[in-house]
Amino acid sequence: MVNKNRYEANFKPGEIIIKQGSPASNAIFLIAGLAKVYVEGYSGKNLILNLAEQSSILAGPGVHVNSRYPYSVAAITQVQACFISFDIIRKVITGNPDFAVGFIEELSDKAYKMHQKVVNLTQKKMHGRLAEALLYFSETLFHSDDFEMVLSRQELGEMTNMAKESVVRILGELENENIIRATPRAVRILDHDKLRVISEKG
Amino acid sequence: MVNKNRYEANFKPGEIIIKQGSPASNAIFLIAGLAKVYVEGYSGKNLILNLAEQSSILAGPGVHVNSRYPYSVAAITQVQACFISFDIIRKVITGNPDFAVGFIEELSDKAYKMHQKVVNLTQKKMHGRLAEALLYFSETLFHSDDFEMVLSRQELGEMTNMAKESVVRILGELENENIIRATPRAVRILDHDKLRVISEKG
DNA sequence: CAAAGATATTGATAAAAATCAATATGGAGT
DNA sequence: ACTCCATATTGATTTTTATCAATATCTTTG
Repeated sequence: MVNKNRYEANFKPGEIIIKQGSPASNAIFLIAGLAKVYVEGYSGKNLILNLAEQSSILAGPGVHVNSRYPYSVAAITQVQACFISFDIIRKVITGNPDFAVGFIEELSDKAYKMHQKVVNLTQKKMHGRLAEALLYFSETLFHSDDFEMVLSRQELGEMTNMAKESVVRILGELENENIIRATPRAVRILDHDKLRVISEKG
Repeated sequence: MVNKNRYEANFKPGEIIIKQGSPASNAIFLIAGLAKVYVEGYSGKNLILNLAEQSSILAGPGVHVNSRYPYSVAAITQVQACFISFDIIRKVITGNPDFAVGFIEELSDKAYKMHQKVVNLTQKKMHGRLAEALLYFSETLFHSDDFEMVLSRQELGEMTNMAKESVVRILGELENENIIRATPRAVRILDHDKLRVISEKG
């Protein structure tokens, strides 16, 4: 049933996959590529909620609340995505208890992460937030201390809730202390432990 | 089935209903009273995520992720609560598709609100955040422009992510501008519209 | 390859908010 | 009413962070 009612699309870097506020009729499954999920806040200021990699499902909050997407999603790399109507998903939930439980767990997991995010964003200072973002790239996304920086400084700021200039400055400080090495398109973590301490001490 | 496996308890103001980090085995349904849901962050700094009134269900994020409560809950007024084991809830979800869909909608709704909260906390300045909190009390909780202030200044700060002194100062400013009238235990909103503008303009 | 446009960096300054320290106020209990 | 303790308030100061302006460095494209 799902297979009969899905359709695929490809997106180039920068292209918008979901536009916040548009009618929400489909869940989106990322088959390949990397996308940013962000909220368009006040006066054009964005907040990147998370990065979605392949095999992520975007069926986020609000979908059942009213019929508008509560966030935007844009491709960072080339993205291949699959659209599945919410009507279908609702039918599968009703007909398949295991899927329902799985779906609930997925939602709970998302909510838990969002939780963490609120605390991090509100209780840590800039150094801690940026350190944490770097650890996220290293540990969760690329599984390496040496990775491509897929976000611009501006976007890095939108992810950690700070001005792009502050991102630059703090990256510079981390570099001076020999904790990382950074160029606009790449980062290498030299002292993972110290970075973790900074991320935790806030 | 639910009725056979639930048990009730009463809590006095200030008592802890759920302690963050303790094993999560029960969902909690608030029968009566008001409670604060908060995260214990770094160095003893709390963040109040929301206030739960009667007929709220607390089955929050993380419950299915690992078996620890991701937040604490404490009674603000006298609280009557009902505990329902997650095993039971899981069984009801599996056996009752409509309940599953309802439960998912409940989770989605919570997630959506959390979403809003992140944006508000990160993108608004103190005036906007405090104005919003006051509107929440007025519009959502008490349905009146004249209400009892159930939180201390400290807690009001934990809700809006600001120092208690800043709460005091901004309440003072709002009072000077004849937008509200505030005492430690009561608030009266004089100019609802102006307060809304402040909350929106940030 | 050069020009144009975007992105990044740097420094100076201003704004926002926290912290610290002192004082005041309000209740609970005697 | 008086004392004690918690909460609230106020003012001064410091810390944190954003903003603005100028310059440098990429990247892309004609």
